Amino acid sequence: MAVGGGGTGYVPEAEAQLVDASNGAPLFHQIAVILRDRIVSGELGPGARLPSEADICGLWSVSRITAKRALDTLALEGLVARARGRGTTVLQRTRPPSATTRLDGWFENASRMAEATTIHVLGFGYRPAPAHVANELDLTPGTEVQHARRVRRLDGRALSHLESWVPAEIGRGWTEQAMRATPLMRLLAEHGAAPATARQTISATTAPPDVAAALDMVSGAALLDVRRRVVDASGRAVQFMRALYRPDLYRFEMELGRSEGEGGWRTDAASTPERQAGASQG
Amino acid sequence: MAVGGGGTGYVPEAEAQLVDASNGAPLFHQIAVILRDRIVSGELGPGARLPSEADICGLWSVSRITAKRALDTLALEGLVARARGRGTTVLQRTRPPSATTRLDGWFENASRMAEATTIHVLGFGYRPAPAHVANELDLTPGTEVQHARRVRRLDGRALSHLESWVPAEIGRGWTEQAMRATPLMRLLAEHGAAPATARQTISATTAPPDVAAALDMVSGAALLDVRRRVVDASGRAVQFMRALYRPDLYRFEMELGRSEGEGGWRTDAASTPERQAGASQG
DNA sequence: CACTATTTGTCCGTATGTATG
DNA sequence: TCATACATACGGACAAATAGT
Repeated sequence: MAVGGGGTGYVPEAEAQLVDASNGAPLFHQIAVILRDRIVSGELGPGARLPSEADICGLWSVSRITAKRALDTLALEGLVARARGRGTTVLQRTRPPSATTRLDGWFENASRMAEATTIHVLGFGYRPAPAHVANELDLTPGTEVQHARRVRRLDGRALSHLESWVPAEIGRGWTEQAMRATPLMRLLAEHGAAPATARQTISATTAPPDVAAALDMVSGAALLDVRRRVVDASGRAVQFMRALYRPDLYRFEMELGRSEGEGGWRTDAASTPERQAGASQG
Repeated sequence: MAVGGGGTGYVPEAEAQLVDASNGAPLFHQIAVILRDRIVSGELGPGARLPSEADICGLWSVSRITAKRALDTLALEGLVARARGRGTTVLQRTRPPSATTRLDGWFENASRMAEATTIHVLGFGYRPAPAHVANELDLTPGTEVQHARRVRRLDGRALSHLESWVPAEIGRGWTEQAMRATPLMRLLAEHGAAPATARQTISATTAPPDVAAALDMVSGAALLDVRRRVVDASGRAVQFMRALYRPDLYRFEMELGRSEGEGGWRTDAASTPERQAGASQG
């Protein structure tokens, strides 16, 4: 029995994607992951039909209850619509990945982003710098730093979770209200620490429960993990931040040409031991 | 009893990270996510001690078996070491994120990467182009394309899962052996489709089981999700590929300066409907 | 050296939720 | 709906290794 056709059809190598009961994760969840990936990858576009419950039973040798739960999970997330007789179809992305960032023109991006989004401050205070933060900011561990946790929203939808550390000598005296209304880059500039350059790494991670809650996601979902170390014109580290982005609402986009620079791909080796815990861990 | 101190100390807002039994995900898994994030974020560096099983019991009100399973999970992943009487400690990253990529100098990166890694071909063949691929390659859906699934390995460890589509008129006649030994960019060049530029988007996704198996990860883990549309000098699309990277072994790294270009941040709106499923989905 | 507290390893029995048939 | 199987989670108990007094 083949894949229940219809719509765009084409379900490649369905059987190659195995689900394993002894895997720890519930079966319905594993199947939901597979189908979700086909949707976000674009393989199943808006309007496309997902395999029916009966198809799923046959494809992965599971009971219909399990198949139904997998599809219901996707429906709860708003990815698909289910209807008797019509099957399960991929919904129009009401708002496709709402925000993309080009990696050139950092300053312009930051300020444009600040204009279009709102900030909610989750936490804000002064505390001794943990080791890895002190390392990034060239401070001795325990030095006081300003720590803030914020959420950026684009027309009501949580876009990113931002955790920022600023040396207390710079961040001293900022109010929570200022942190809500004024872009951090401007606050830094107004306190004699105008950002000049930054070193940024992009990775991925799973959402811990507190971040997941702040971003309206389930715990364990995949997030873009961006770390940025900002220095001013004199080379002093003025901010370290970790931003976690919802991948369905935010992504990076870039044009690749020929050479330009000659920085490039490299394996580990090198990298000084002091920096090990921090930026060069990546 | 407070947080089991020791080592680097500083466990911020431990109690603020709640675990919820009715969340769907198992408790031990939720706790493992929290602790794993503290390790990969650098908060707990090599040698640092994790909270003991008893600590975890108190912090999140779970039984010792649950606490133990959370810690055992991290030990299985090779992140921590456990020993009676000594507790659970973060391991030295024997090989820190083995590979990082600067985003300038695409060609140099690609060839350098090809030198240092090996390729394993998982699947290879010709088939009608699914809609989203045809869209990216400016073909009509159903046109024959060459499709390949490969895994890139760096000294034995799976680094990335690569899925590539090339129009059949270009990719016709390539052998599986050539795809293993010769960089794709060179193969393209040798068939009159020398890559000139590419448009790339970086996002994150969860690992479907087949990809997870190929990369030696558990299904559902977070992956870097990179899509690239390559065009030759005449503007013809010559390849579309989706690369999924292990975030612990690979990440992007870049320097951010002032302006340079004026491409930048934007919200949705715009974007032609035809391109909706693909790169300009954002 | 013993003594103790800490911490993990292993075992038991039981209750609940998930998934199959 | 029911019986069965398994994973999850709880509570408790004891043994073994480590570190400090």
